[in-house]
Amino acid sequence: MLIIYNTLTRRKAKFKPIEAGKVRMYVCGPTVYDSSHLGHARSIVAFDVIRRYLEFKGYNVRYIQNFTDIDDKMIKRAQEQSVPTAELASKYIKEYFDDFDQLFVKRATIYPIATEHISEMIEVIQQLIEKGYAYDVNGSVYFRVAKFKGYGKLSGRRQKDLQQEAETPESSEKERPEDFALWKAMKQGEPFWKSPWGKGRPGWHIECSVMSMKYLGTAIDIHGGGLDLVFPHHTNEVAQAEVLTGKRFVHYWVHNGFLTVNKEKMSKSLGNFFTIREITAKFDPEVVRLFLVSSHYRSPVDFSDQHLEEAKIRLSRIHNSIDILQRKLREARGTESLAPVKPTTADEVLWPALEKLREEFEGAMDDDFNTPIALASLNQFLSRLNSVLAENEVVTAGTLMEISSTLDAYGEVLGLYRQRMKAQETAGLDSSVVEGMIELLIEMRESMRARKDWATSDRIRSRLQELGVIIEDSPTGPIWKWK
RNA sequence: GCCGAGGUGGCAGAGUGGCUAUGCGUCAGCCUGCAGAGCUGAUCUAUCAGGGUUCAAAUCCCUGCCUCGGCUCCA
Repeated sequence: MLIIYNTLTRRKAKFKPIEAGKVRMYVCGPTVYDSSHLGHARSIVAFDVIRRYLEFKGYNVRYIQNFTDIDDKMIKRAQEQSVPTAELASKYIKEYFDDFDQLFVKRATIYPIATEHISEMIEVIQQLIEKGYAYDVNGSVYFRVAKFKGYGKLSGRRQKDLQQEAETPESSEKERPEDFALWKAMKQGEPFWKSPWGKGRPGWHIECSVMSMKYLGTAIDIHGGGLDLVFPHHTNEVAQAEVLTGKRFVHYWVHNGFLTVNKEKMSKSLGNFFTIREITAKFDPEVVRLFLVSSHYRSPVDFSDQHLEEAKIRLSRIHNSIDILQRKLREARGTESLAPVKPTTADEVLWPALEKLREEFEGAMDDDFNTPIALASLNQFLSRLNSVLAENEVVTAGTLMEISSTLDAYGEVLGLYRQRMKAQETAGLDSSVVEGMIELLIEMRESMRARKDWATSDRIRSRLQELGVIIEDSPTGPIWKWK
């Protein structure tokens, strides 16, 4: 049974989709005025894992993630660079896909773009005006916050506090200071769209309400985003959507915790601002991903080179275990006949261990996607597996295959080590000339070693390593693998 | 001021009433020509401080101290 923490109720609750077997999920994507940074990675990877686990559970997930391509930041940056906002947007959308493909993030079902939905937004704004929840002034349209009761239910804010907070002198055209813009009248030199209220552009909050309703319907199961979006963005989304439909907009509000860098908030002024591409130039994307799933998605997470170095070591341990497993599996397949084989004592140790892994891994993920515990259970299992395999006991191919396919499924959920497994599965199956030659060299090295010609055998090993082939001497003879 | 999160071993990071989290680091040992990988064990009865509830608290309650985030730019 899957349990999810809901920001709205501030507690965990059993997950029940609107429609059996299906999940409608919407995640707030970035404003595409600059390269994606580590904070985006934190959020996007968190929701990617959630999506993958839902799919693992057998749900058909419709996953929508938007791109905001029109707002103050877009306009400012475009003006600085003297390019149209659309050009800026397409450049960074392309970058976005490059970055997140690297991080093994699965593509969303649809990536709607704000400026491609202007007419729908205008329609929704008009309906809000008709219902009396919005009003136009000087070509702009504002939402009447005071009229929507329950406005602050998501963020825990009260109307009274909001009014005090929102005292900004220049917004005097609004009826009340807490009202927010649905449509902004054009200023000199800004991009614009025609509307019943004159030339202008949509406000930020309306885009997500409109696009999620267009692609997912009036009620959605999961709406995600960073903790910083709770107020005002998501608060305003709820107001817009629920006034419009009269129905509950989002069933589970899910927010990821923030990322700090060396214990400080990541910001350009502090000089600790990192883009994804800066980090993946230094560390393997898979290392970054392991680092991110090592803490719970709602916890704050602190980024530093030291933490990534640790993740790198942990990842290589996982890879090594997988290499050992896959090699044993290839061996077992090679030696076993097609006839049924009796389980060995090692099998009898591994089956309950695998069962325990399944219970713990899936139990952890069922409990609000607790990836650190899921990883802990994986570590425990791999230790057990290594220790059994290190004793060189006979394990049947059936057991090893079962382990392999379970690990494969969990790797798919976390977005880790799948490529490694695939590479290992095919290794040694099609023996090319190159592989034959490597084996020949290893054979020759073995005869050197038998003659205690350490100089020559070490030279073969180190030269092959330079060429990307790693030789490891094990109790059962040398093994080799590509670097 | 208002809203929220949190303070756990050298470090990272779970646990939310009783039961070894896990990992990294360090140290010792096994294996080994060396290296690598792996294994075994130790560090490891750690939980901000002070009170309270309870047979039992890292976990619940109170008080205090401290850290971090949000408050119409933000994942």
